[in-house]
Amino acid sequence: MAYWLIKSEPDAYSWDQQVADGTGPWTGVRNHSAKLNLQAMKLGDRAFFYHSNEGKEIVGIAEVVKEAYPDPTAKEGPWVCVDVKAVGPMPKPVSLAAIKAEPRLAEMALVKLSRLSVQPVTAAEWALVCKMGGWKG
DNA sequence: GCCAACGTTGGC
DNA sequence: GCCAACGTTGGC
Repeated sequence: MAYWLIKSEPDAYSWDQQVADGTGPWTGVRNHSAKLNLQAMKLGDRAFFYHSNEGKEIVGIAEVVKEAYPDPTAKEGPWVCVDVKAVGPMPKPVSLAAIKAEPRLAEMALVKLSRLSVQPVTAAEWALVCKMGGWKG
């Protein structure tokens, strides 16, 4: 299984919205690096749900329930989306500040490539962030 | 094919 | 609101 981090501005699509929807398409990616990551996602992969701009913290965990397919919100171009399901909220949301304060997370894409909206997360990073967030999974 | 200008994202 | 980082565009 692989791990990811997906970013959304709460104004556009919040974790609460994802929870209310249960399963929903993750659309609107218009960046080639992010697109490649979407295409690499497999059924059952898990992803941190990160709120950018407002909150700036990992607020929940989602699971890939449908692999990459053409993004219906894209009028043109090779863009894709996946479907994700809300698995559960982080008991203690992990903030960007907390991640930056943790030396073992200094290499996270979230820190190094702050503008990339779909990022890979290593198994070690995943385990550590889960521990910091109090996630029992 | 290079590079300057511009737009967008996102942290502060 | 500002600015740094990055992607895209367009002139040459």
